[in-house]
Amino acid sequence: MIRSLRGMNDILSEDYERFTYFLQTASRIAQHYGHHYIETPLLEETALFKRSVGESSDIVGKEMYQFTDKGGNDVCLRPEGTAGVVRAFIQNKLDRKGGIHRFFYHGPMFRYERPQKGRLREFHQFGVESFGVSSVYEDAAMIMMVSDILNELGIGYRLQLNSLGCQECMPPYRKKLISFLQAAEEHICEDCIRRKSTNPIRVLDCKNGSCQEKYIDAPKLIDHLCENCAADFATLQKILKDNDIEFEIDTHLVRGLDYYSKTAFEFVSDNIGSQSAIAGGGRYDRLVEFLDGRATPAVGFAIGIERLLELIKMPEAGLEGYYMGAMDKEAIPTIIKTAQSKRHSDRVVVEYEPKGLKAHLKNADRIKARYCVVVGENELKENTLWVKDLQEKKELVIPADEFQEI
RNA sequence: GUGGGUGUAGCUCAGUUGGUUAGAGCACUAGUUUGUGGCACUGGGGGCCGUGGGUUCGAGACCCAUCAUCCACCCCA
Repeated sequence: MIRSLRGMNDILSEDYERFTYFLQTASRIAQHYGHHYIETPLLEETALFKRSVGESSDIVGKEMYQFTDKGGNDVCLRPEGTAGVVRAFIQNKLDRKGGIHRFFYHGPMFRYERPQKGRLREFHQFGVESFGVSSVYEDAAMIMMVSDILNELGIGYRLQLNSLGCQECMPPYRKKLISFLQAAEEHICEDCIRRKSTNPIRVLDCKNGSCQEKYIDAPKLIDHLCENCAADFATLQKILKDNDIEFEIDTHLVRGLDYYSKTAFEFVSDNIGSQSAIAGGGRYDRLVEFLDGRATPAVGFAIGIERLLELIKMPEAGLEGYYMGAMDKEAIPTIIKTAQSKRHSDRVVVEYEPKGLKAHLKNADRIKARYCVVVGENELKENTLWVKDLQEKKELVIPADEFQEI
């Protein structure tokens, strides 16, 4: 038997219902915030991700589905959505056009990781990006949008917030932290020593208890923000409070992608296993420049759809449409024809084998049909249809040519 | 990449210290009932016991390998 590749799942039946319900809800809300749909290719030049996500990240370092295509191009399946949208933004010269451009997207992402609960090799994200707005109000709008989406779906969460500083305050802080780590080098774990050169801020996040003890006195980024970053961070907190969004400051929150600056946030759930991040995002004011566009402030987020799936509270599904069946072989052509025209307006499922009334009613229940329509000996003779409303538990016999009207 | 758990029917799982023809519940199907659903009862179909090798008179069970899957670390959505 041929199976799907490790970490790549089919989405069907009940999961698919949830999946599309999520997309409908999230898309509608993003549109209410003024965003427009954008679709970018699944396959992009590898350099795009190296330059945006960053060579020091795990994603680029070891998780990309990278290969050489038949034309000799170094390409890979997208591991995240932002890079492609930024590329499209620049390629379509929207950076030169100026103004504000707001997008949302959804689709599969690919990372070559060891699968576990809430972590797949092919997974789906819903993402939102905003270009041309430097105001921290836009950062707040992103967070409120995620909050709206999760609330609408009945999903509980905790919001974690941090500021990563900008090109003015981050580099000096980084230096300070590195020298602190150098001094403590003998007392920290191997992972932290590695992180010191790749992504030093990550060490603050180390799970190792003895490392954590050492880091109590480590310099904190939040104390080293420049005037502008500190003011924006304070404003952001005020906006969220004014709008009844609860949050916690997490000074250890470091997004794993290199392009973030200033606002960083993560929505987490305590009910889905160790992969608890359900949405994450932040500001990336420098990324458009890094990818050869004209400097444009930007902010965005992404939601991991699979991680949400089991948390979504679905609206109760009612009975819908028609089930049609015959009790005699001779009546089959009649129901086929009746069903065919009814399908222009409703869902109709037809049983092709003649069966007893009881079996038909059972089938109708199974597919959650509102009406069960059966043609038997009597109906065939009198050119009528027997119709039972499974919800109201009422039945009636009507002339076949009046069926379209009910 | 590292560590641990699990692979028996469509699904959830039993299967004793190795011993005849591998079981249950749910689901499916037919009947009880030749025109009244969700219930009940009775019958029926379904299994290379993940795969390959080994030990043994004998392996679903023990050993080795391999594959798959799940969970955790790392990291992220």
